[in-house]
Amino acid sequence: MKLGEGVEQAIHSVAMLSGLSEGGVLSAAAIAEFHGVSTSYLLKHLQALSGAGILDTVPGPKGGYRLARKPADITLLDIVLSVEGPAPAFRCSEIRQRGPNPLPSRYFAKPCGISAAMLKAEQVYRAELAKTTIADLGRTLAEVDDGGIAARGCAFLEIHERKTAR
Amino acid sequence: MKLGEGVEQAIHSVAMLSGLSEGGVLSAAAIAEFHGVSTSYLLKHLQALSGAGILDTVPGPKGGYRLARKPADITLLDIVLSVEGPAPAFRCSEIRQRGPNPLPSRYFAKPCGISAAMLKAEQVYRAELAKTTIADLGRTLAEVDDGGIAARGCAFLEIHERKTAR
DNA sequence: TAATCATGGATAAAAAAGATCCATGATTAT
DNA sequence: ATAATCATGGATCTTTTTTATCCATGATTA
Repeated sequence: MKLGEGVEQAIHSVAMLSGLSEGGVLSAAAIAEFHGVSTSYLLKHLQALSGAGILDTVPGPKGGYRLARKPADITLLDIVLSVEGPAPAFRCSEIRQRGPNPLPSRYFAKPCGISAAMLKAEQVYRAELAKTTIADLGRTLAEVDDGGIAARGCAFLEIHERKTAR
Repeated sequence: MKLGEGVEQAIHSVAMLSGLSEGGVLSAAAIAEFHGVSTSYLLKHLQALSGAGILDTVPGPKGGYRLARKPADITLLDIVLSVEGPAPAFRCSEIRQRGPNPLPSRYFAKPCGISAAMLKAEQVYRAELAKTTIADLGRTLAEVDDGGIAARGCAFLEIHERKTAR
């Protein structure tokens, strides 16, 4: 079982954007630079996030990304699904029907019990992810690191804007 | 997010073995043939299962695999962990500490809040998997397909034994 | 009108998964 | 005792997925 690295980048990006002041945006390059990851690759995830309606894009100079809705309305599940795709981790390949000794087809009216159990667990997993919003994270991080990633994002934004202003 | 195919093969193999009569065993080749998968590859998973104490091996002619403990004492989690390994799906790469603009190290006394939330969800996932035992599956399958994989496994065992007896 | 940015496709390199093969050692039926 | 059978483990190879990069295009605004 494995989750792509893109998920971590995406969540951190959204968390960072959640700290922007009203009307502020952050370019893909700036986010990538801050996180120390490839811009071109992060772009792919940012685009997935905007495609899923989590982020808005602002074109033109001074353009960039910003949250499409309030931090309290964005869950970890939203982000994970938009980056990883909606496919479940467990895919039943109906192993029972293959091979030289398959069970008769009348046995497959109902789905495989193993698959059902695995999918149920995944459902619980997703439900748990849906409980945590970006707003919750901001709160948690604030407790932990005295201002949190969000605030730091703002500071970086200022640096970035000062840089581009000259 | 993705689970290897080995997980499905492993669970089906264990479910099949759970239907053996007292003292019965099934060779790796027989299990692989029944499921229509590569013997050499399935072997790797069967070995992982025996290494984890889920299966016992019986060497020699008429040897093979059998359950090391009662079906009610084997959970889906046991199987998934032994095949996929214990590593969590979400691995925090401490993205905050990398890049040209890292947060000061004093911010990292406590673990990343994002990581904590992701890991919590995974914990819930595993807890759900731990709720289902092979015995439960046998019951479910019995309802669904009139005898279940286990019974079918027995039938196949008889065929296999007849084949090897001549 | 020129600079800046997102977008999307194509592509390439790296890592992981899936699958196979072979040599070895242990066990048991004959 | 001997031969057959089986698990074991290591080495290897192929395929797929992931990660990362690049470039051409179109939209937007200073």
